[in-house]
Amino acid sequence: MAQEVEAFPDFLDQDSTQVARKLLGCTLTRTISGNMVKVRIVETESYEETDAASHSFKGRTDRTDIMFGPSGHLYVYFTYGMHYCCNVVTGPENEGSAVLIRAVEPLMSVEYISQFRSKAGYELSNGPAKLCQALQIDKSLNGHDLHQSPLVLNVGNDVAKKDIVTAVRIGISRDKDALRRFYIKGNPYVSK
DNA sequence: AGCGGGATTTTCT
DNA sequence: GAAAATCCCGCTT
Repeated sequence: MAQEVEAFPDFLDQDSTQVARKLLGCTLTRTISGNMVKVRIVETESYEETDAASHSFKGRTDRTDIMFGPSGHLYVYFTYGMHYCCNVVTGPENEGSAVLIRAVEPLMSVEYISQFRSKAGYELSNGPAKLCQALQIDKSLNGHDLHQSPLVLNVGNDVAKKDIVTAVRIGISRDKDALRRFYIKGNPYVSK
């Protein structure tokens, strides 16, 4: 059976900070062993080539190659010796920009994904490495096209401006003051 | 609920 | 050889 693919609007090719804001409220559909899981993006951060905190700041390397590729693909990196985190690649090709997905709110199959984490409730997916565990995202999905199964980005559900909080990013040492973190106000799944 | 420290390995200097 | 876009546990309030 053919996979239904919903086209992305052009906004993924815009400035990553703009995209980070717009990705709030969008959903991800993840298929794991035939089980469908759906989550809503509630927290993001933008990174780009001119940004000292970005992996792409030092140029294109084996690790950051996907960041410089076409938008709409997934950039997965491994960090702290044990965790995976994932980004939606943005901007035109050959530009190293992406949006880190920091937190998601499960919309269905909550029981199913809790088997992949030793936590429940908001601790299921309130952090970039936590949501990768919950959605079983690892290096094998690095470079994956988000138009296709087993991980599809569905665009829509604009969040009202008044419900979007702008803040500084978490866990970085350079460019600490840049306002590149966005989250949905009051959402319990936003990271701490 | 809020803290302080340890885990563990890829990546770049 | 050091740092890293983090998380978990155990201890204190």
